[in-house]
Amino acid sequence: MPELPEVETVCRQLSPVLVGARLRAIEVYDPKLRTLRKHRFEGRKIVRVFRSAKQIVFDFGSVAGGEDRFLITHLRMTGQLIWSGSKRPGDSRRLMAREDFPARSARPRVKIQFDLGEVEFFDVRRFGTMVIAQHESDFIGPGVEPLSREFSPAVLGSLLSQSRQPVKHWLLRQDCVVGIGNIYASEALFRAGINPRRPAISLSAREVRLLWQSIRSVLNSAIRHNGTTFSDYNDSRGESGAFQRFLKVYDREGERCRKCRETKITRITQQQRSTYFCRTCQR
DNA sequence: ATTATATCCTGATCGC
DNA sequence: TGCGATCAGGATATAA
Repeated sequence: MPELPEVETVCRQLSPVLVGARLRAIEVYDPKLRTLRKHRFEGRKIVRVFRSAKQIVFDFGSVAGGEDRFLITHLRMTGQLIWSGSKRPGDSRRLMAREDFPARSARPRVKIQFDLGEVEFFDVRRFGTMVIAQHESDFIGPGVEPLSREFSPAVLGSLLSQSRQPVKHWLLRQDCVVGIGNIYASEALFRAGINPRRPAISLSAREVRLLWQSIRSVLNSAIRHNGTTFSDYNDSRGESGAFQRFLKVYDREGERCRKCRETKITRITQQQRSTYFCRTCQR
């Protein structure tokens, strides 16, 4: 499940190989994404690759006449962007070959060909999106980026105070704070010692600060480990993240809490999604 | 206005 | 061995 750290990892890996790359063609195999066929990016170079919320944005730069500028993709549940080409993304590990990924659906939904290689968009469940846009407003919503300077304890407290929703569910809302998904919501609440069922509005100033700190530290830590691979996530080299080794509660139902070493982790369902927490450490 | 639910989609897993 | 039911969840549309 690509959340902010996984998307950030893909962007950081793709940026060095794609910036400056010249587009040859975009081949669209999934009819759901046929609007991509109208693109006018051929011959243009990518000037920047970056993350906005959980989206990956390829910036082809502005061009006279106000033509399309951005190609935006959201991986949703099972999407993967895999680079293959002469330059290696990310680090010096060997570049894996297509045959190394038996689990991936055989056919990409989209293939983006550049002068020096290509990016393939794999996505078995086809929830992911890939669209073309002219303006930043097409990928920037109202939600605040949790790793930005704009995100302060005061801002978080102000947003929380406007909702009575259970704080776990509130954290998944992309119109308040972006980038947090089901895994990091549970993890941040555990680190802050806050019960996921607590109404957002009920958090004290101290708890708001703890949650603010926890959100930032868990996201930053996950980025350092190239994200979490739970079932489908792979980075742009087709490799797993490593943060799953550091998860404290997610997918640990019935196992002992790593903090109190006593209570077994509880799984509950909130808004049709699993939430994991320690009923001793989170109040 | 706010909150809850249905929907999209397919592979993995489970119980019989 | 097979087969239907269930589960996984990001984000949005629709319902309550």
